[in-house]
Amino acid sequence: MSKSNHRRSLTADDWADAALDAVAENGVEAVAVERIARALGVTKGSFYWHFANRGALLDAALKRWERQQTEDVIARAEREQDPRNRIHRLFRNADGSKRAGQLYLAFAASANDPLVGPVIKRVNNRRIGFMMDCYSAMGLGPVEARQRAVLAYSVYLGTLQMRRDAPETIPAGPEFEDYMDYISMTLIPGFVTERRRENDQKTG
Amino acid sequence: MSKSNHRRSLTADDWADAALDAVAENGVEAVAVERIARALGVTKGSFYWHFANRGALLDAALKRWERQQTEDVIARAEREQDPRNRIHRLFRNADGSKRAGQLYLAFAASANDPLVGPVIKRVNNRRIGFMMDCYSAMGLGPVEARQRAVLAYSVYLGTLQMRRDAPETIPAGPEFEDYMDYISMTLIPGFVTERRRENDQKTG
DNA sequence: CAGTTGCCATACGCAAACGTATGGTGTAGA
DNA sequence: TCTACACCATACGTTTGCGTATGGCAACTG
Repeated sequence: MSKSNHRRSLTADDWADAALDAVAENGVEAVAVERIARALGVTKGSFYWHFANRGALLDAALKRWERQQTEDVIARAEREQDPRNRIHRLFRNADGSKRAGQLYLAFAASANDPLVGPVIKRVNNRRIGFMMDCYSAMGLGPVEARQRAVLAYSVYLGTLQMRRDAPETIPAGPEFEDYMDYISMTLIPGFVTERRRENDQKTG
Repeated sequence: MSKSNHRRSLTADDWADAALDAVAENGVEAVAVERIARALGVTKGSFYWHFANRGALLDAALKRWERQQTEDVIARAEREQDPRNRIHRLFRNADGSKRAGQLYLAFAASANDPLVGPVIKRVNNRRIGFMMDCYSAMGLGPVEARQRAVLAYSVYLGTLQMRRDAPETIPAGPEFEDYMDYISMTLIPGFVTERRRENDQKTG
């Protein structure tokens, strides 16, 4: 009701965002020209003015997604100093942003696609590298840091899948906090939960 | 070259198996009638004699897959007595059978499909239940057993993804054994590797 | 040997999706 | 105001996959 009668012209980024929505909800196959055009309230005529073909749209969406992922990793690193809490927040975030998880899983499922494959490869390497740096910052050697990073990232990916395919199996409510703490205590050497820290201050 | 000239008639199970092959290699969308017909060396005429439509084929493939999964879990349980080694073998198996992993990931990616969703839900519940039983058999209470089972299964799923999307990041060669032992030692309370057990016998 | 049945090929109609060609409209600038 | 261009609609041809209808053939059966 705001910008009223004749809505603004679309941009290529508008199309890319709409494509990402389609991927998150129905997978890479859902990146169909006429379909997204309908979702945007226009026709193919608009699309083929902004893009050469379907591949170009998918490519733009992938570029956009990869950039957001990279910025997200960097933002996460800058916001939190303690490497332990960095990883902890990563796990908690696996629960938070549903769309981000859907996007990764959908793209990963189409890793066969020559456009998609290299991108998720880079995203994976970047995220594992991020976690390796965290473990290295805790004083671990390169070999053990890598082992722990791979394991931690596997937990992250597995949690994404569980939240999508069997959300009722993941502890909910108050048990959820326990579960998150349990994960961090298992995967992060020397991790102490905030609740436990508070208790220690009172008793110690 | 064996059964020579005119090959046997196809059965519905032949079609279901071929459909599973297609799913493992190119996802659920690859379950296309004419495509699988070509792979089997026949035409659609054959298909619509054995099945009513595409959904019936997908349904048959899903039933077949679910049955194999169930039998696999049972077989695994019967073969190994120690609950700790049961879980350990599960992790090692995530590396072994490539086709099984591809199948799960492909089906899970299409969990939107009303035919697929319920099946992978059941499969997940059964496998998590299996792991819960393992942890319970170690003497853990129900709450902690469930937490550990969910975490362990998340590792399992995550490992499947990594093997498909970023296989080079998973430790290979001799480091692989170290990594598997590290996983088990992290996720299984009181787990002792076979190598360590041998050493203890020598030194103790 | 004639008829039935199991299994498959061929031919057709239909819908969805891609891409092209071309026409239309609003808006900015000369 | 007139023109040019950005942006979009419409119409068309093509491919691909689903489903149906029907014909063919080999093997069994009486």
